[in-house]
Amino acid sequence: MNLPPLVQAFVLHFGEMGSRWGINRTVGQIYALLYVSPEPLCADQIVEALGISRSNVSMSLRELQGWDLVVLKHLPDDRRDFFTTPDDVWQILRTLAEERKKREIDPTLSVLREILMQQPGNENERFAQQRMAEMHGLIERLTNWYDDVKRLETDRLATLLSLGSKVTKLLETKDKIVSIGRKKPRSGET
Amino acid sequence: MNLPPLVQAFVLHFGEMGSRWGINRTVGQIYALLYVSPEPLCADQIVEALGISRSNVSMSLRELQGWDLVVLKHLPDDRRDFFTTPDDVWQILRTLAEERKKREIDPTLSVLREILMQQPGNENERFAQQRMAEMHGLIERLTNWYDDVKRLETDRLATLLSLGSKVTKLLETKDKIVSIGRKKPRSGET
DNA sequence: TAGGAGTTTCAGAAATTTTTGAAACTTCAG
DNA sequence: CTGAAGTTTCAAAAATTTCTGAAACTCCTA
Repeated sequence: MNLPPLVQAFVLHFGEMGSRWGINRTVGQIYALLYVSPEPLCADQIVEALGISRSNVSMSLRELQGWDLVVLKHLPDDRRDFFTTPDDVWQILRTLAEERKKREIDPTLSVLREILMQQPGNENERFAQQRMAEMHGLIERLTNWYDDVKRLETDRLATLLSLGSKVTKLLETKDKIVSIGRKKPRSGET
Repeated sequence: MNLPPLVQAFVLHFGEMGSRWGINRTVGQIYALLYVSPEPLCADQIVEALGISRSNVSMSLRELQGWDLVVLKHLPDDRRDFFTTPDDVWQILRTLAEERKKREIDPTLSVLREILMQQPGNENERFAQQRMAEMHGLIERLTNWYDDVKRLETDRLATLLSLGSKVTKLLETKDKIVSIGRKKPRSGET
């Protein structure tokens, strides 16, 4: 591996974390390298920089493309593929969230739905189904929230993030204002 | 494996998903089994139910305890350990989020901070650092949001989830009201 | 359409992770 | 103190994942 020390530290870290993130070391390293490279890189430059086999680079790039984490560029009069990551980190975040949901959540949601359709055969199965229903309910709430929020433009999303828990206070304020507008409703109403 | 079919489907699914979630198959299966069991189970019951070795169960339970995903129970006059999962799915969600943050985010955040302290040696390093700063900024925003929101009581959190993107609209409404209030300070409220 | 530069595929090698059984350890009743 | 019941540890076997080099393929140029 032949990289500026600062970049190397970053690349190695992404390699190590790879396994915890459900991608493999090489994929992590390649992603990190592309992320911090000022120019798009072609496969051979990656081979050179990371000191891994050509075929490994090829497969890993394919994997990254599958995740939509990598963008293909072409230079004029050069038929090699060059790769970068998208510039906008918010866009990267969205992609990552979408892909992880697809791989890590959706299959479970659909298995749960399937199992919940079945008739329980005995008391234990009935209990198990009850638990699965709770899990299903929670996951559905979370994914509904996500599906809603992901449509926001970036600056709105940023606003929502900075607000954080203050949102609930805001909500109370609004309720108060609205209720004043409605002319003194009796307290203790829903 | 000797389980009611409905439970077995659930357990097998968690086993398969395990690798995508960064835990291993056995750990996933044991967790799933405990999650849907009406009573706490001891190690041997798990061996029996899943058909895996005693030692594997022992190590996997230890792992689950490390994640705080499992609760230890004792029956009177029985020195075996019995295990369950917490009842409240929201609590499970919190634990999961906390642990994943600790393992998947925090190390990266601290590596980024460290690298960002260093002096770039050349133009490429400067660029790389710039990119890392963007990543760092985004992750910090997200974790600040998380740290804030995780303190909410469950029903508030649920409210916040149902609101979703409507929050930003709410915010506009409030701004409008406030600005009207400022332009016509007649009604003199804060 | 032959040659060659570049890319992808794939079977097996290498590395890593998971699982096991046997041995060591712990705890407590007798 | 002894032994039995239960639990944990650990080295090695089994399974899985990752990586490689060689061969196959693609596409362009001449």
